[in-house]
Amino acid sequence: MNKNIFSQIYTDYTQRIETGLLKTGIKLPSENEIAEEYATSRETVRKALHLLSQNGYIHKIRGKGSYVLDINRMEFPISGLVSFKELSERLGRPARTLVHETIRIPCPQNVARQLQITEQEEVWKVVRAREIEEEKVILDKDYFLASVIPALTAEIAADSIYAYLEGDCSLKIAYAKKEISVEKVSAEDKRLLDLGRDTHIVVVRNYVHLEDTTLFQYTESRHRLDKFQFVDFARRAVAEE
Amino acid sequence: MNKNIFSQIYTDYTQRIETGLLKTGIKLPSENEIAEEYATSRETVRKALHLLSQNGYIHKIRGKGSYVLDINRMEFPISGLVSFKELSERLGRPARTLVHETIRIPCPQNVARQLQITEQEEVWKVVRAREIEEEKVILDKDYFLASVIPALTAEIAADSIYAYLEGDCSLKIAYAKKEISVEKVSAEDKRLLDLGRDTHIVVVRNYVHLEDTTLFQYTESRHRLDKFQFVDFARRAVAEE
DNA sequence: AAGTGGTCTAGACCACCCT
DNA sequence: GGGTGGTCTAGACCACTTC
Repeated sequence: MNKNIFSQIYTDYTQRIETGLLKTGIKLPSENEIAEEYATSRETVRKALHLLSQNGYIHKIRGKGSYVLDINRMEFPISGLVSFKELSERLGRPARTLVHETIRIPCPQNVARQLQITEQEEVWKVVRAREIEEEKVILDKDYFLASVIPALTAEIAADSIYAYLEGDCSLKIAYAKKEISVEKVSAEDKRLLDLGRDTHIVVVRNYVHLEDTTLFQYTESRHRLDKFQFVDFARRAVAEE
Repeated sequence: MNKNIFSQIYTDYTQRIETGLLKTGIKLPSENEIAEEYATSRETVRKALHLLSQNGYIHKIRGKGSYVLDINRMEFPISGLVSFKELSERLGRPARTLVHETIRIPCPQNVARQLQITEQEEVWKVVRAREIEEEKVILDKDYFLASVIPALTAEIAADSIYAYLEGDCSLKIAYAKKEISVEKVSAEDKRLLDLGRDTHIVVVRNYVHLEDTTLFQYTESRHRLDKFQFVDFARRAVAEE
């Protein structure tokens, strides 16, 4: 599956750590030992261990070794590009998606600013409410550049747009910027979500870029206050001071 | 200042990008050219460019080159371990810190759970309100393991605890986990902050670890809804599938 | 075919930790 | 002093883009 040696080492260890085979605090074999085990060079092992370290699986200590961390990998939305479908599967809770809109339109003015395009260009607009445990708690408003997406249907929107884009369209997503803030609820929020007496809502603005750096998607993910959680793992900056 | 070649290359390019000398979309010299320029090997250059790529400065495209991204580096709280002082300086706005408590106490029960210690161990408790533009909008409640911190004063708390810890105490901070959620306001929030009619508040729980992996600090940073913003840059996961 | 970034090698020296 | 991770080298081959 993984043709690269370093990613094979990486997935081997993430699996062992996630399944509990390697428990918190356990010391990994030394880089030289792992290199021998995989019949590869030490630099290749270091590449894999660096990735594990960046993603919060292990911590490396000079002169001592690499140790498994206890960061809980099962948290709600792990930092990064994770779709709603992956999330609900991870949670194992009854979850549903209600597709309200799947239309191709000239880009609305406010969205054109976000996507840095003109109002003449066309976009796909998808509006979906996410229901968890019988309550509609998340409203996703997606806008995709129509020029890079041939077709889009309510069926695809109900399933996973990302699987469709990366699979059938073979688009390659490269990076994204998220902005999280809290704003006043809109009339649309009230209409499409179960908000009760809430006056505010968490808004996650997501700007998604392709491999060639084009900004092709802008998403507003609007979460009911009590159902929002975000987890972030960060290392002290390298190469500073 | 930077003795490592790769971090020298890294800071050279972050500065050129941040000052606008290298503008969005500009193509960097090839890895071979940069290696020649710095009289070093290509792998060392690649290490620096990888860091730039991870931190959202550039994007690398196989067969083409590396390009400067337009991710706005001046956003409010950039993902990572950034102190309030760094933030307010970056914003350039009038900011003040009001120190309410700086005491050494046996660890309260609820905090002992967060810090994974017993209630017999002692902790430093620091409570500070952050004022921006004449309004108290952030409440920071910090708890530090007393065993690793000799002394703490209101003066240090008013200045920068991190500068004190990393400078005078030469503690080395390694990594941290953040959890962001929205909760009901507490009586303490109402007393120490200017909340108006707000019923909710953004809570950022921060678990900070040292180089030897000990969890030595737990912080609850409580932000007024309208003053909270979080930005996150993420690349599509490597080494998956 | 030439140039680019992605992966990998087989060494080297260093800084740090432990005994 | 022996083991560990951190940095660096001078090559190599590959996949991809551009001409």
